[in-house]
Amino acid sequence: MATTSKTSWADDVDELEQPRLPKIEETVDENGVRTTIEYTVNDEGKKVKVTRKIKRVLQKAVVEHAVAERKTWAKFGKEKGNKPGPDRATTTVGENVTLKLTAGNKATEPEPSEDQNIKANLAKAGAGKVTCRLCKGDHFTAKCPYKDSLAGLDGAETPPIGDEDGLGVAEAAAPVPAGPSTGGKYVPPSMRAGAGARPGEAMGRPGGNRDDLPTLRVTNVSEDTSDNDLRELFGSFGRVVRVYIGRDRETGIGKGYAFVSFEEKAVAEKAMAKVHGMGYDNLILNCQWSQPREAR
DNA sequence: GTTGAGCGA
Repeated sequence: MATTSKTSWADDVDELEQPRLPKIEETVDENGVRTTIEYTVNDEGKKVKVTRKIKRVLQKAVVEHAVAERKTWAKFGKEKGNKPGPDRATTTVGENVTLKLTAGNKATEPEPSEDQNIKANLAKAGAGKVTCRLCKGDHFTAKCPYKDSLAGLDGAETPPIGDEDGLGVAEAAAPVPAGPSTGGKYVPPSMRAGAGARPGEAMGRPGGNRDDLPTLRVTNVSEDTSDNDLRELFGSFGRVVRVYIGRDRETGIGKGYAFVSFEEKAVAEKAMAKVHGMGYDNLILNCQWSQPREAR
């Protein structure tokens, strides 16, 4: 339905655009107060006059030379002949956005979002630090130097399952106390507190972890040597507790070294003497005592 | 060339 006499949509544009263009007068007085008076037409078609006074706080201007120099350039195009600086009627001055290049993005996170703040506050107690659950030192529990002596002293007592009837477990518990709970998990008797010895010792084996075992570092191992090969080789001297072959994590190819842990130091010593310098898979094996990983 | 993986608050 044609209701207008317009011949071109461009007329519409003219009529719409014309009144919208705000007229702005701008003055700056001797105190540095900038006054802008803006005339616009609002939605109801009424003329509106908006006066803004902006007081600039004077500060020692630190301006880059190149920037200062640019200000004096003659304007061109529609701004030709205008005074220096941006004309607020035509130009919006936004905030400076600076791009910072840093190595990694963790150290200079700009401003934590709100929920990050909440999380940070929740974590305040620990303040991002690690506290040993056994000795309260600032290392992980697993690395606690006292973990052998303190392990099992933590936590609340939990009655054993099936003790609701008051019979059974509690009665039989006299000789071997249930000991501190480990969170409902089964704990073999040898591992329970009060068992007297540490797990390995109960079996007549020294030490609880690999760093207590007499361990040889074997280097110049060919890359297709398997831990079974080494078990066979070293097993002839005595019990081999553990064999580890250093491999590339991605490819799984041997990196040429291995660790062999024995039960007895004397056996390890003998094995070292025999194997060191021994030819194996076209290479000559090299055997030395291994330093515990942490000691290095 | 050659001294171990992984778990975690």
